[in-house]
Amino acid sequence: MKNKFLFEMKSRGYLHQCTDFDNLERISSQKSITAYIGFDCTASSLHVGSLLQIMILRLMQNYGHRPIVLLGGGTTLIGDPSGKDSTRKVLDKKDIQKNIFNIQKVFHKILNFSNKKTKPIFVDNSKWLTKLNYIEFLREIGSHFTINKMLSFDSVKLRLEREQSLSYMEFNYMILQAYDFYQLFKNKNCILQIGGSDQWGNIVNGVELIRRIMKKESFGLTSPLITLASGAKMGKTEKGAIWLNEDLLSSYDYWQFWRNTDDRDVERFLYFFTDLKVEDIKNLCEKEKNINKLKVLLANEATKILHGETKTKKAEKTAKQTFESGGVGVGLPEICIKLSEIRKGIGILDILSKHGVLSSKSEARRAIANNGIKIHNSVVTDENKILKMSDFKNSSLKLSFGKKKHYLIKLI
RNA sequence: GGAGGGGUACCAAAGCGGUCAAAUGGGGCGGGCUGUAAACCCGUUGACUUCGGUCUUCGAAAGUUCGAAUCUUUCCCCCUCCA
Repeated sequence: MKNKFLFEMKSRGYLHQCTDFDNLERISSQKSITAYIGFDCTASSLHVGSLLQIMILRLMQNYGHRPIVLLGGGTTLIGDPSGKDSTRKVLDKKDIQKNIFNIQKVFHKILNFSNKKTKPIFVDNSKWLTKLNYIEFLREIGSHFTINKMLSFDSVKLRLEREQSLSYMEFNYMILQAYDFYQLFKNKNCILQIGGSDQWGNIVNGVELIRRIMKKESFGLTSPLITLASGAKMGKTEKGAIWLNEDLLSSYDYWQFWRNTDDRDVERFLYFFTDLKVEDIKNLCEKEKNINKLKVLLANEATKILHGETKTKKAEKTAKQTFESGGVGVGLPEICIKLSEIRKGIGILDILSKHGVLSSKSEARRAIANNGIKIHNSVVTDENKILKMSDFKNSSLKLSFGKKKHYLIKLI
C-alpha cells in the first residue's frame, strides 16, 4: 500500500469498512483531503467510546489532512436510533448548546491547532438543519430516498424486528445525516465521512445523496466497534462512563481506567489509543513478559494525549505510592474537613456518605460490614467509629473504600 | 375505532389478600485468591436507625379490607391482532 495515512489506519486497526478504498487511497496520496466525523451532543462530555474517532482525526492531521469536527446540535434534537433499543429523552436546545461548548474543549486538547493547513474546523449542523423548509426539503432531498431502502438499514430493521417503536422523527435521522455530509461536501470540500461501524448505513446514505445530486464521488469509512474482552461496550462501564472532560473524571481516575485494562485488551489498546509507533508496539508486546508494565505504559501514553505530560506523571506517581508502597499518594482525591467538626466528633458513616465516597449511610454500613473500609490501611470494623485527632497523621488521613478507591482527608 | 395481553427494584423475570423490602438470574459493589488482570469462591444489593425497629417502594390516583404488589374503579403508557 502506497498511502502512508491509510496504511497506518489499517495497521492500527482503525479500519473496518470503506465505500471505495482504492479510489480514496489514490486521492489521499495526491493531495490533502478534508474529512469529517460527527459527534452526538447528548451529554456534556464525550467518553472513551468516542476516543477512537478522535484518534483517527489526530492521525489524519499527522499526515497533512484536515479534520472537520461536526457537533450535531441539530441532529441531537432528533436522536440517532442506530444501535439503540429505545428512544432517547429529547434534549432541549439550551442543553445541547451547553454540551457543544463543553465537548469542544476536549478537541482542543487532543487535536493539533498550530498547523494552519490541518487546523480542525468546527461545525454545528443546527446551523443549516434548523433553517430547512419542510416542503422544499422533501422535494430536494427526500425524493432521493426510498422507504424500501430505508427500511432495510440495520438501525431501522433492528428496532422493527425487536418490536420496539421507532418514531417518525428518529426515522428521519439518517436523511439528516446524509444531508450534513452533502452540505459539508458542497461548502467545505469535505470528501470523506468517518464514523463507527454502527454509522455505516448513515454514512452510505450521504455518499449516495452526493452522487445523486452532485454526480460526484465521496467516501465513507468506518472504524470497528470496540468491544472489551469482557464483552462490554467501551466506555460504558456500570460504575459510570469514562468521561474525557476533566471536571467529570479526574486525570488520576482516567489513568486508573487504562491501568485496569483487561490483559487481553492491552495490545489492541496500545495501537488504538497511544502515539507509540506501530513497530515499537509490536516489538514491545513480543519482548515484554510483564503485562503490568505494558498497562502502565498504556496508561501513561493514553493519559498524556488527553491531559498532558505533567498530570500523567503525577497520576503515575500517585498510583505507585498508593498501590506499590501502600503509602499515601499525594495526588489522591481530597476530602476537606473542618477542625471544629472533628472536635465536635464526626462519625465515619457521615464522612463516607457526605463526601461522595458512598451514596448513603446504609451503603457505608454495608461496606464496613464487608470489610471494605480502611483507615491508614487498617480495616474499620466499627460503623460507629468517631474520627479523632489521633487518627490523623500530619493532619491528614488515608481513607480507602475497596482496593482501588483511596481518599485523603485533610483538616482545614 | 374494536378485541385481547401487559406495566414489579439497575435489567430480565416470579409473586396474584397477610409469613413481601418482594423468589430467581444477570449486572453492580465488597471480601478471598492474585498482578490494581481474568477465571473461580463467599458476602451484599431501598432509606433511616439508639440494631429493638421505623419510614418510603411493585405505572398514577381513588376505593374495599383489621391488612393490598396482589381485589374494585378511573386515568396514563406499551405490545399483539382486526379496522
